[in-house]
Amino acid sequence: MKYVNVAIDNNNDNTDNLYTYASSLDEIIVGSKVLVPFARGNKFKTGYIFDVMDSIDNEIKGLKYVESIDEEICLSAEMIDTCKWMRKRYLCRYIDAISCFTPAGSVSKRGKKRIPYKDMAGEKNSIKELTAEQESAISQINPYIKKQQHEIFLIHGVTGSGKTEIYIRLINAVLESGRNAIVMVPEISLTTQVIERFIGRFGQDKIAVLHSKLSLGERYDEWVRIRSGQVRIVIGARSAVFAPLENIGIIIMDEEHESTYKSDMSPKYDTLEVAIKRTKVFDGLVILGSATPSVVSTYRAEQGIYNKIELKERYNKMSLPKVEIVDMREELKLGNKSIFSRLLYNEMQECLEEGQQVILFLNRRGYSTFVTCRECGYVMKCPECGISLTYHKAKNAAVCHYCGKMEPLPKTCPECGSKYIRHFGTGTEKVEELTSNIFPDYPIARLDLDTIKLKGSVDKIINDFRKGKTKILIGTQLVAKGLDFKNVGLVGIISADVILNIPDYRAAERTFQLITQAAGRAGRGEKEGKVVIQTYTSEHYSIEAAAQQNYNMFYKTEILLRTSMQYPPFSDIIQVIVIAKNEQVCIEGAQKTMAAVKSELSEELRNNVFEPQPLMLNNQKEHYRYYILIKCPKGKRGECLNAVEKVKRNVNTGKKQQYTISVDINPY
DNA sequence: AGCACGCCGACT
DNA sequence: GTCGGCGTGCTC
Repeated sequence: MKYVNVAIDNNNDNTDNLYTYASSLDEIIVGSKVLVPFARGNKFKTGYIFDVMDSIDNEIKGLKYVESIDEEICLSAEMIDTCKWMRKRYLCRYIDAISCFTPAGSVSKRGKKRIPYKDMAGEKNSIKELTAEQESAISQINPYIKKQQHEIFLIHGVTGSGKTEIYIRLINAVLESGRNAIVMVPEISLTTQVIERFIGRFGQDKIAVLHSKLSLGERYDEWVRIRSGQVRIVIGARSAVFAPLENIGIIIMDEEHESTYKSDMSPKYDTLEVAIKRTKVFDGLVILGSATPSVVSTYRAEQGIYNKIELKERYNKMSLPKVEIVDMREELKLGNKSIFSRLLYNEMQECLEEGQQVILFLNRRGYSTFVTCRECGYVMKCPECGISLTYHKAKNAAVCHYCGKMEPLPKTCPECGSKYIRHFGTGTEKVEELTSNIFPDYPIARLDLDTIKLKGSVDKIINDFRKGKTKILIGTQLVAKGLDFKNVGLVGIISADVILNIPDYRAAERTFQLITQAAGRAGRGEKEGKVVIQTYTSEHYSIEAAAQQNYNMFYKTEILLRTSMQYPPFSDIIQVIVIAKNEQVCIEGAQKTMAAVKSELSEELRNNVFEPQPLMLNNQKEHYRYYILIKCPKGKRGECLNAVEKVKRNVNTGKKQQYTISVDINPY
């Protein structure tokens, strides 16, 4: 006879406990998926075994027996351990963490195996000669693969420095040592190239692909292939970090700075944290690669928590593109009120006449309007939080999305007295329209969230552009992400300020990253590329540094600001979200929640809890949502998490509340 | 959440 | 005397 602790698959906070059952089934182990009788009706519920014990300390009233064990699905002790850790770290339920590790689909009824990318031939590129830098990077990491010692490496390599080839060599070494690998990319739909390259090198049968665009059936079959040990390499988006792989020797996160590595659905996990947690158990490596590493990662590398490797040369000694900044304030003074500066217009004309292609880049968040002066570039900012204020039409005021401070709209610019002060925002559609008016002879395509919703359209838009069918590509973030086009002569950034002024402490970081990444799209062929950045704040350090492609210059300024404002990496930000069907209930709930959190915190931390703010997102489905931010300084994360956990538990499991609470640690 | 239990009013 | 409507509280 054995005793087991079971997490029940019940979609409710009230039953988020481990329940003890007895079992005489021999095969029962930690990770087993079981059927157990539950609650008064003894209806069978699915559950997962978290502990197996030979005896229990004190008697349990009404102890029941495990009914049966599922033969298809069984997790490992390491995965269960990670689930326990996730529940504490992200304040999610056991079962939410479990669902990250388990496939939603089921066995195919036709008995057919559903393998994605089955028909992909694999890019048979010849094995390239390594540069000295690549060679050195590999020889620095290889000893740890041999020693099987947990370490984290940050590879900071300029665009085109050949990071993928390094990944391939490292994986090869890991496979030879008998261990397995996970490779993650931020946006799977744009990286079929990467998959092709890996299939070409390692062969179809060793590789599995995991991401949310697969059908449930495909995902299930891939899961089983991985769990059964047939697969050695898993490639995918962030969900691949939960691949049911044993003996993980390496987890690679390409473009580690990308926001897609942070989950925005429950559980709101951070892929990097999960990767570190899992590799620690296996004494494996985490490799972070980026041309523009996140400020947090660079800081950790400086602190010696990560090992840093720099790649400064581009492959084939391609030169970095020539970057020019256009100050749109000057354009306005000269009477040019259009969205194209004279320089950008001329460069486009020249580039297109030479038969080359143009990418125009702008941020999709046209709706988030900040208040700026077109004459001097002044932007309204919160004096407390240092982030841009957002214009609210209903209140006719500028509001801080962090602390809630409201400022009336000035009639004239407080800096220069100009009356050209107004709120801002241009969409991709408008740019497309204007571009086709000016360049009617050149085919244009648009790549943004609206156009990629149609399945398969991303590949079509990209392929048309690659083949040269379209000459001008207008897009959002998507176009900046690692796409490799040979014939792009010019990248134009319509307004760098739109990114800079989104109300987030990472705005400057994102501006630097996006400009640098977008610039990296230019001049990947033989000819030197050109980049034109349009801005109303040309003197801003993130724009200046991006124009010079100087990461250190940006980082040094940014890290000082982060220290003085106590933003990450010097703190963690906890977002407590209150959800209700009725707005008044939501506001009151948020007020009560704030008071409850404050009362759980020590005196010194109470000032770090900010007033409730409305969360305006389109996925609200007739629900109102308000959030409260808590800035918890280094070393105080535990205290803050405990306070929030207690409040959340009281609300979500208490008697019929009109509202519920959800928590996001370091949200985007 | 989901379900049994039980308190209480309504109706044969 | 009994049926059922819904509020309450527990689930190993």
